[in-house]
Amino acid sequence: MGMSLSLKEICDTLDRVGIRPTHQRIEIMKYLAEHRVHPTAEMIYTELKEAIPTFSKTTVYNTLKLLEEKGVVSALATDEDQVRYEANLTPHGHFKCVRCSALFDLDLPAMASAAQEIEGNLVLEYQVLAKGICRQCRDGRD
Amino acid sequence: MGMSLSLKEICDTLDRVGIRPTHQRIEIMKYLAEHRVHPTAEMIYTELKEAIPTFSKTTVYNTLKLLEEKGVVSALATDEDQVRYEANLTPHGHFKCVRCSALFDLDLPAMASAAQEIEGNLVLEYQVLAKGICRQCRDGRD
DNA sequence: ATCATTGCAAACACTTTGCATACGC
DNA sequence: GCGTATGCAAAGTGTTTGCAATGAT
Repeated sequence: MGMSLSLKEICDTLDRVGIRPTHQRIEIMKYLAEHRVHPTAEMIYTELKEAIPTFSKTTVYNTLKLLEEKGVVSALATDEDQVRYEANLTPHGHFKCVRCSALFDLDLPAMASAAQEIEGNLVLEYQVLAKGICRQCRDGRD
Repeated sequence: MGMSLSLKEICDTLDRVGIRPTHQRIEIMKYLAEHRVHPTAEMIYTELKEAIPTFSKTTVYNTLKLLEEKGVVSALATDEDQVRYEANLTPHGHFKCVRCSALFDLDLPAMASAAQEIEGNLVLEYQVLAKGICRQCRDGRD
């Protein structure tokens, strides 16, 4: 599930933005690269806690915040109460299934070339969230 | 600022969805109609507290939740920690200024006719959030 | 030895809930 | 009077912060 990133690629990415590639940070990056479901901090914590027994939620929050500040991951606000994170930084949209709650990426080719200016305002970034019924739910196996 | 809605229109709206038009509820609706800055619960509370001394935050939250369930207002998730609300239910996008934090509506005519289906998923609703520098901030008076 | 990272515990901020009072039909 | 709305206080939840222990160079 998801495209995996080599350890070297992850370390390079962290090095590039001046973040020391510690064990915890690498594991969080790896998790984000491999699990493209836009996990919450909680999900990351629960999953990695098994592999790293001393792992703490504080570290998850600290690290995600740091990675976001450095522009290596991006935070995604949804209508849920928890923030979701992703390491996919190519321009894309999101689809949220209102039935099964799945949240996945959408190619939005139109968006990449979307207006840089709209009504006189300078656009730096677009966030597109489509909500509806995903293919799986639609195809009956409710 | 904002288009105002007559008391009658507000009562009609509430009646239509089966919500009893109490004083507090009417004031909240009126505030949303008149202040199209997508206020938070806190903002609504602070403003109306002056006019209604016994006004409570619980009522704000209860009412907004009720209004949202009935489809009379919509909640808008942003990257801030507070939820923002609006009574403008016509399809539109949002612009968030990263400099002055203003959040305002955008006409997105393209969006109204946007795909009803994308990659096999049934789209019920689009949320578009453009982030950047708004016209005012751009025009120098930082 | 020094500086950064980790992680526990406590604090925080926003929102929800339990329940008693007050209101409207 | 009876059912709903209100609002206080307390609880809940996601996240941040203070700080001591640990780890890396």
